[in-house]
Amino acid sequence: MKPETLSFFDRVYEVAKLIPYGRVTSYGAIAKYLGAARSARMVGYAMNGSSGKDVPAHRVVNRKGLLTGKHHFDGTNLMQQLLESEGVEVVDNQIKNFKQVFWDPSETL
DNA sequence: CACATGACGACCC
DNA sequence: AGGGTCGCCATGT
Repeated sequence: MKPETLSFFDRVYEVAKLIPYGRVTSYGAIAKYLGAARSARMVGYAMNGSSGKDVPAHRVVNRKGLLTGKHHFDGTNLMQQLLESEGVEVVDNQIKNFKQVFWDPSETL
């Protein structure tokens, strides 16, 4: 493991950590915030390495508010459990009122 | 060392 | 308006 691996990857972690409680954001939003709107894929991939970090990956969903990454968690509906635990309504792996709970990093500016 | 895959999103036809 | 393809960068095989 080379900590020298400075890149979007690490940036994603920092942004993800900034996600407030009871809120969610999308991979593309983070990528765009970093200046790489087309690197949404990297954001999701970065979450893969989020294990062991303080990155609340469960608060990061795709543009549709769909829990696409739930498959990567330990349990099948662990991700949904965490979100609901924070007050986020999730139906059929999709966040309800996504627009309301959606948090944009640009908003923090 | 080179090729294939991956938690998405935008652009092109 | 709908469907298909490319991009992005790092990791794994």
